[in-house]
Amino acid sequence: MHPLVRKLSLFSPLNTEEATALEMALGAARHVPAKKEVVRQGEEPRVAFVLLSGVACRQKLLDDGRRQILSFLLPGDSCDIGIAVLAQRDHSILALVDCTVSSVTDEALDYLSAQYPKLRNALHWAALVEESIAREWIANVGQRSGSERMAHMFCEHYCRMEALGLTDGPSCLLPLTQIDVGDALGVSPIHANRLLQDFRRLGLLAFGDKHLTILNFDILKQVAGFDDTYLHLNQLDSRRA
Amino acid sequence: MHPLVRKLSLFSPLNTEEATALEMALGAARHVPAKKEVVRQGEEPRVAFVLLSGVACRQKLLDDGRRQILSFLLPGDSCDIGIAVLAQRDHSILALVDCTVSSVTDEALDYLSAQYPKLRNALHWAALVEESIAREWIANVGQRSGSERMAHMFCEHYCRMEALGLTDGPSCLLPLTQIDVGDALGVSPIHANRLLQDFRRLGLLAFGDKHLTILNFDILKQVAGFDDTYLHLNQLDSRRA
DNA sequence: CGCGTCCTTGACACCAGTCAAGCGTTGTGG
DNA sequence: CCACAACGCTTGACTGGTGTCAAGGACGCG
Repeated sequence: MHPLVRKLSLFSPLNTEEATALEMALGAARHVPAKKEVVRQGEEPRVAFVLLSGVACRQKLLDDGRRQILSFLLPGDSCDIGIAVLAQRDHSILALVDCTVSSVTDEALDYLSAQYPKLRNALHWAALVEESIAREWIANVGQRSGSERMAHMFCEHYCRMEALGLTDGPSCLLPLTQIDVGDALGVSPIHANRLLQDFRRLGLLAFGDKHLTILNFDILKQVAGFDDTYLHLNQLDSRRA
Repeated sequence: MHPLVRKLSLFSPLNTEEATALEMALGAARHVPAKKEVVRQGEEPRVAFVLLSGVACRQKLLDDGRRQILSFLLPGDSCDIGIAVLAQRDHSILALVDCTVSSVTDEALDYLSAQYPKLRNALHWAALVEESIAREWIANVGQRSGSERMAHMFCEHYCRMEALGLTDGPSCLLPLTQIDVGDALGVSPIHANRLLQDFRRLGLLAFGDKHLTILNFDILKQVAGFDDTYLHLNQLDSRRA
């Protein structure tokens, strides 16, 4: 299944017509090698795009070189829809591994929204979920201790990947260096390293070689105080469009 | 001028017709006393609303009672447009002083968007700015030290209030206790107190009695590493709808 | 082989959290 | 009118979670 169709089906399953229309609305796939920026902070934004494969992240660079990772983009995640109303990008998007992306014009999306109410709602849902995740990150970085934060990030990533069907048993792709982990959690890379070792020693997870393997999800969730409500994966049938 | 008109005019000045249509789309004003929640975490969302007067905040409560303030809502800020696609609220909205709010239905907004392209773009801009601010908060809490964070929050608040014409010289409303300040910055209230005293002693600002007074904006910005790009207040004429 | 990247470890310093106590103001009820 | 509680602010002493510095090891790659 097409990554975007799979993603939007999390909100509500799409029929063949909707899925086809969606795929046709996308521009040609473009390849972005690992560690390259898809778009750069400060640029004038042009088109939105959808991540088709790989994992990318939003990140912000401070003047003095500090870096904060703001979110992870997974296959099917769309990015910067309607951003053309802004004059300047306030953050970059970095491919963490080799990625393929496809551009989408706002016109194509407007057409889809007008033609297919379910797609409109699904795109809307995706945008709201992304905002919700951003808010959870604020709370995560602001309130939780280093180990809680790390556990929370891993829980979130695994849940998101699992919802997309991108897990392999207890494992999933998470192509971060320990420096990246530190920059995502707002801790130093040395501290990230020590936290990882603690988790490993406790037998909660394994992390390395670009993959996360969760060995004891229950305890990990408990450490994180993880509650997946904010991912809004269970819209319940009552609310499906 | 109506608060919402004033806010959206930051993107692009509205003509009389647009302003009138906008005001008519709003439901009756409702009063919310200070310290009361406008909407509560866990509730099923119904309608969106616009803050007409006062200051409110989004906040998230963790299971163990920790609290994180996620953002401040200023007059004209709209809230949760289109949230009806979600099954459950992931955060609360709290009135920090007495507020008045007005509800808006998604239908009314859809109509306005269809009828007035400029309003559509302006609403879209407002949503993107809010997301941008959320991302900046992640970077703020994740990367900056306590004093940098505090300085940054004050700079941001003053800039936003000033853009809305809600400042009184170097002063503006900021109705937070020191506990609130701590919860917004992710520091303990005791530490928030000490940071405030530092700033006071340095003659950078005064804070108390629900008001912030900035005495040396240049230095404060410098301490914060503040760059207002992310507020997207200067869309430049080239991009105005 | 030599270099770069990433991971690991130990020693030390410090920012910020916690605990505990005290003060001023406000509001309320006897 | 005063006693008292509630709240918010302030201060000091102590602790501890994290950051910093420094060094070294493992691995891949040109």
